[in-house]
Amino acid sequence: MIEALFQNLEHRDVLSGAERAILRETLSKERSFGKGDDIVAEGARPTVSTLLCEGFAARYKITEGGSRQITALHVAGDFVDLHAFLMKTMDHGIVALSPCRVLLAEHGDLKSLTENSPHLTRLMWLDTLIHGAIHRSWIVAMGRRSKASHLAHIMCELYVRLQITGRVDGLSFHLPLSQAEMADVMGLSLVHMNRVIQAMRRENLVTWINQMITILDWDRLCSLAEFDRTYLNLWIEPR
Amino acid sequence: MIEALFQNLEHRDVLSGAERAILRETLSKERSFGKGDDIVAEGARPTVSTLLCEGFAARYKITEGGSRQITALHVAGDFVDLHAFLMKTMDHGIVALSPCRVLLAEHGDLKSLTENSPHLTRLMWLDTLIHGAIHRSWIVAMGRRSKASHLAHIMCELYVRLQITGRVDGLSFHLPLSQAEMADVMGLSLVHMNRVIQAMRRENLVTWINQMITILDWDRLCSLAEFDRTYLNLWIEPR
DNA sequence: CGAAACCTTGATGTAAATCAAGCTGAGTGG
DNA sequence: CCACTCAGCTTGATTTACATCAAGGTTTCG
Repeated sequence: MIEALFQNLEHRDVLSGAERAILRETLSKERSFGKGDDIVAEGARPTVSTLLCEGFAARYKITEGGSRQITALHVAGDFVDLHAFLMKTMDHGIVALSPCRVLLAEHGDLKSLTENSPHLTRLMWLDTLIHGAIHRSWIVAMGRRSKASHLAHIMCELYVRLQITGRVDGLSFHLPLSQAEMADVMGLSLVHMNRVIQAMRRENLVTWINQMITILDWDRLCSLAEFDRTYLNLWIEPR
Repeated sequence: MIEALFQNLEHRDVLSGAERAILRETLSKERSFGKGDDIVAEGARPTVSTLLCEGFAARYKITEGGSRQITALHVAGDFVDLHAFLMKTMDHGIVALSPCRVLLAEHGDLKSLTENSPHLTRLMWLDTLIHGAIHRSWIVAMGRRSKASHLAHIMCELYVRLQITGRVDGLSFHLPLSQAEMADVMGLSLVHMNRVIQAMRRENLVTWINQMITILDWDRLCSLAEFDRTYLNLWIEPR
């Protein structure tokens, strides 16, 4: 269960055995969610933070008009609400996009961690910073890229993030999002989302069948997306 | 100079005199930038982090097509590149939108701070989390709001953020952005940006003359923006 | 078999980009 | 003082991108 977190952190810095033990102890409570369940509701004041160990989840916000914007996608190894440890109140909801298994950390234990393990604290902080960088890459894609480029960027990003925890098979990976959910990621109507996907298929860039995405031409996909993985901080360095 | 930071932090939690002293010591080096100067360049590996004390700055990314997307606006009291302390490499640039005065913190000193002052560490972490929350509010605005609503949301946000450090005068505040720069914030063409602004003027929601914005009807502006300040975490609470 | 979820397609209207031109005020040099 | 430039703002015309409306298709599943 917790190995996905270790893989995530160990792509950025070295973890000692003692640190791994602390994380294991902090994240000992287990839970499961079904597809469509709210893992955390908007407005909640959670007393635990949630590590996603298996499955896909999304942060989202519903506007008064009833439309939904997904602001982040989460994969195994991600904390979905670590920010709530310090922000206290959820300004958005988090939904399971597939069956999810999670581990929970009491905020009290996280506070102790910040008192006793500065290095782990920095790595947890880094985790939230990387998600901030992902937010920025989404803003650039939404504001200044074509919709095809935006979709290509999302696919490149997900591929690389899933690769960290070994959840890709060659150039294929499982993505349990409907086109309607992807439209909520990109801020598009369902109809237009479908047309963007079909254009990418026509270009022989990817196939997307039965929740399985296969990248047919990684170089052309990256070039369409202007994808540069620097923002994901995938190198080991003392932090 | 550093008072803006204190005001920022003290809107979220209590600071002790000792903590204020540590911050004063950590942030002792001073610098200035002229309008248009890069405060930090994309690709740089800074060894200091920058606290903005006076002026406006923006994070931005240039696409291959040459267009620019601004991913964040910074005001007095904000760290513009605190994330670089742990992310190490800048995946975007930071530009001064007006003359700026800043204070610098060595990353070595920030590391000591994480070793010796867990509470201050949490508050600095919180600062980056709040900017993450702002990123998410921008994503929602870009994806699912009308352009008028998006602009209204930016104005509400800036007003509230500037109010924290006393940089508003009634319902007016100074905003040294050209319409072209605001277009780079919202991901619009200059021509369309201009038309959105004029529509808001026609509705008697705001005036915007000589870099001075005056909100004429706060309630209607908030309602157009669906503005809810929760995400800015403006309440005092032990963190 | 019928229902439900998801995907696809076509037609039409609206939002926004792009192209092109002109305006205004501040600063600059002759 | 006037001619000139330049940055920033404004307006109109045209094209393109996208939303919306409407309908039908496919697959899965009880």
